[in-house]
Amino acid sequence: MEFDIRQSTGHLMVHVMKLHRHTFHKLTEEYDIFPGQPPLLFRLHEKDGQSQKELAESMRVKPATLTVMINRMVKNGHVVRRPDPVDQRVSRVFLTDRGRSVMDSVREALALLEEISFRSFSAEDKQLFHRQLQQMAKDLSGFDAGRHPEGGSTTEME
Amino acid sequence: MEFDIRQSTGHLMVHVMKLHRHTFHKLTEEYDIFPGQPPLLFRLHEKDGQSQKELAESMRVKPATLTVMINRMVKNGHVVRRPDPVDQRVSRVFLTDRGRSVMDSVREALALLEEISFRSFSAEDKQLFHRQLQQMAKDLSGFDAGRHPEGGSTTEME
DNA sequence: TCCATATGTTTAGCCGACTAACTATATCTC
DNA sequence: GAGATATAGTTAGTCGGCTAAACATATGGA
Repeated sequence: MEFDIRQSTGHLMVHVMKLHRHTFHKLTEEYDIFPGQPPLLFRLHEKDGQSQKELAESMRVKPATLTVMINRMVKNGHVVRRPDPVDQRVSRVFLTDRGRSVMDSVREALALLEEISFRSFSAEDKQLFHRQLQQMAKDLSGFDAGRHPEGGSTTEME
Repeated sequence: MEFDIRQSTGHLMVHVMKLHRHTFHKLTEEYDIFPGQPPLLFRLHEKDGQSQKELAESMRVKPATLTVMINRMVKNGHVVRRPDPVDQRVSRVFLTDRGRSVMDSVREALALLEEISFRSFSAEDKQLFHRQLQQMAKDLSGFDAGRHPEGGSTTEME
């Protein structure tokens, strides 16, 4: 019996995440915020003025991705870039007033999205689901690490 | 107590799907196949010569997305486009020999990906997980439908 | 001091998804 | 039959992610 992609859970996950992203976009487009951006906003809210490298690492995104994203968010007035005074290579990112003011609405939108996604889950089921995802992340990055034996342990998974 | 995006399950899901996509890409790049393309390949394998509109619907993707994807797959020699003989508006898509020959490897890669993703799940847990995702898809599209009361029922979820 | 190397960011180009606007062909209706 | 409308596909432009290569600035060592 062959593996049927169309009935695989992986395929279903892709579909669900498309819906998830789409719903979030609908909930936040009025603030000129797009689905990849909240993680940046919230990290800056926690600690303003981080370097792009710090942000990229913490967001698990490549620096090149951040460069482009930040350009857009500067254009939309959510953040500003200021060069580090002592090391001219690094540029530090700061929330603007607009960025700060938009945060609450975005947080609410995310809370709503979470509520919708898990509204049919019991508390225990959601916890289990969360732990299962953590395990899946571990298994997926473990496999990847196995094929690139160089690098570090990659077992620490926040 | 504020909603903490960084600990939300939605956030974790996004991360897991990034790993999932990345792992799949690594497993198939040698065949010039990219993560969005297997659904097209498998649908054509099931029924060759479908129109782009049929494919777009079944893949739950917009026709514009397919146009571009098919262009690439034509370039890579996986499929060909042939105009429908009776309706000159529609173009039908067919697997090439290469497309057909690549399928088995891609199916194996997907089976492996599924194995890796769920290797820590018991059979029951995986079933539960699958059902929970279906429910989540229903809840997410239900919410979306609620904001666009026109459209159809959108409750049929294959 | 000067060159080599290391580090932080940017640029260019690719894939996947979307929307909006446009083209081309069919079909329907008067 | 001619014009209006509907349908299929394409094009252009956007966002998010990536890699590879370029650029800029620091820092090290000889």
